[in-house]
Amino acid sequence: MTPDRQASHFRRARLARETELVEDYVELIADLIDEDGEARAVDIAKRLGVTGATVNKMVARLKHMELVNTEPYRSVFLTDEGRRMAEASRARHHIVVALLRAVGVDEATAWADAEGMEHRCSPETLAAFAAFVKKHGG
Amino acid sequence: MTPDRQASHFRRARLARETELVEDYVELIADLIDEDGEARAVDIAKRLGVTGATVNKMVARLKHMELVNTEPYRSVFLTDEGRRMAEASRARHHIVVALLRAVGVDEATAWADAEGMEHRCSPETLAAFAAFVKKHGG
DNA sequence: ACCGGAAGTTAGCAATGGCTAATTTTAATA
DNA sequence: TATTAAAATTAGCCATTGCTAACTTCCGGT
Repeated sequence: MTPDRQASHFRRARLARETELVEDYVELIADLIDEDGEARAVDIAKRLGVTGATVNKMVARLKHMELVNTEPYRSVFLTDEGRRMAEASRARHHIVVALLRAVGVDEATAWADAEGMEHRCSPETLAAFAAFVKKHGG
Repeated sequence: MTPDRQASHFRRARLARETELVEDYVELIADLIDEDGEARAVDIAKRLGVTGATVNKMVARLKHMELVNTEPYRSVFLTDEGRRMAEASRARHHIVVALLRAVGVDEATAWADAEGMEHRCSPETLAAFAAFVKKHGG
């Protein structure tokens, strides 16, 4: 492997680390909206295991990225763009879980590990996962 | 999924993000030593796509963690502990590549994606991967 | 042996993403 | 309605991991 090619992998990994948190927040906000009708900062904080202050700062960033809408002291809602990202993230999550189940990983572990892996699979790998699951009864 | 259980997943993901870089450095240093007999900062920098200053700072941290030995203006070498980490990391890397190949991912994509995924697989998932690859001709 | 470029080091800055503590706003209940 | 507990906000701190710029050290070719 040439240094350049390897360097590009690591650059991609660094980018993935940066976008990963954003995707986690957006996906979680979508979950909360679907479950509760709204995503309150305190619930986001509970599920992510961080403080409310951290959530507040991150939500401000998501708003700046036009992924969410919020008013002071009010819940967080997704923009169309945010909803698209959440759904894409969710779809990836499900494919990874299905693949893990198909190769013999138990349910609980599959859900736990998919959380981290979903952000690191290229579209090519996800396509291969989907094809494999389809063929080998997912 | 309870908030607590989900929060623990995210906490684990945060920890993984922190140790990931360390493992990448250690594995890369092992590769360079095997290829060239030594790991020079400039080569580490080239392969990771970062500056020499960044490498220097990180190597100081690895030294503090007793994963590497280095003298000023000299190459970087692994301690026994560092060598163990490199080998564990490499083994995980290979299992993930083999699994990806086994479910139909092409060679180049498998290597690229395994780079990120290897840090997010639990021992259970890696064991399942190994078993699957063994059974279905890896 | 020297000298110039390559490599390593150091200092200082910025963005990210955690935290605590203090404050303000909301909303529920007495 | 008045009070109070819960939630949200803000300010300020710290560590991480990147960067550039300036400096020092090393080493290979003349």
